[in-house]
Amino acid sequence: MAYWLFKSEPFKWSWDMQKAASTKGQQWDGVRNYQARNNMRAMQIGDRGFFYHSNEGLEVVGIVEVCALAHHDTTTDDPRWECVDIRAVKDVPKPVTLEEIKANEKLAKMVLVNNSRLSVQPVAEDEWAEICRMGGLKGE
DNA sequence: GCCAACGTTGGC
DNA sequence: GCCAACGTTGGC
Repeated sequence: MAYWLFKSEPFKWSWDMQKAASTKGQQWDGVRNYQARNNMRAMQIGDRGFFYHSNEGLEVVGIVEVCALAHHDTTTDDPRWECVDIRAVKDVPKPVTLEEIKANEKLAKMVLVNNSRLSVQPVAEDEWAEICRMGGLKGE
């Protein structure tokens, strides 16, 4: 299984909105960036991701799961853009802030730190484990 | 609200 | 195919 990080501005699409959405999942639409799209194409059903609030909050607030493979993004007619469906799995009990991530040497290579503009990012397995630990989640 | 970093566009 | 101009993102 692979791990990812999904970024969203909370005033556009927040963690609360994600949780309130159907448990069948919701398409992660609106991505208009090739790198982010390619990451979504690489996703498999059951892959896990962090849900990160950008601009406001600046913290990892939840865990999501990929529940549909990449398909056309219905919010555009342009066939280039695709997205996966994700559903909320659980809260991160103690949200992990960008500040904490930057302060942690183990996380120095994270895409979030080095390419903060990429909205859908891969997360390494050890990074995943470390952030889960920091967030008060065990055995994820 | 500012600005640096990055991606995309379009003229040549 | 290069590169300048422009738009957007996101941390501060």
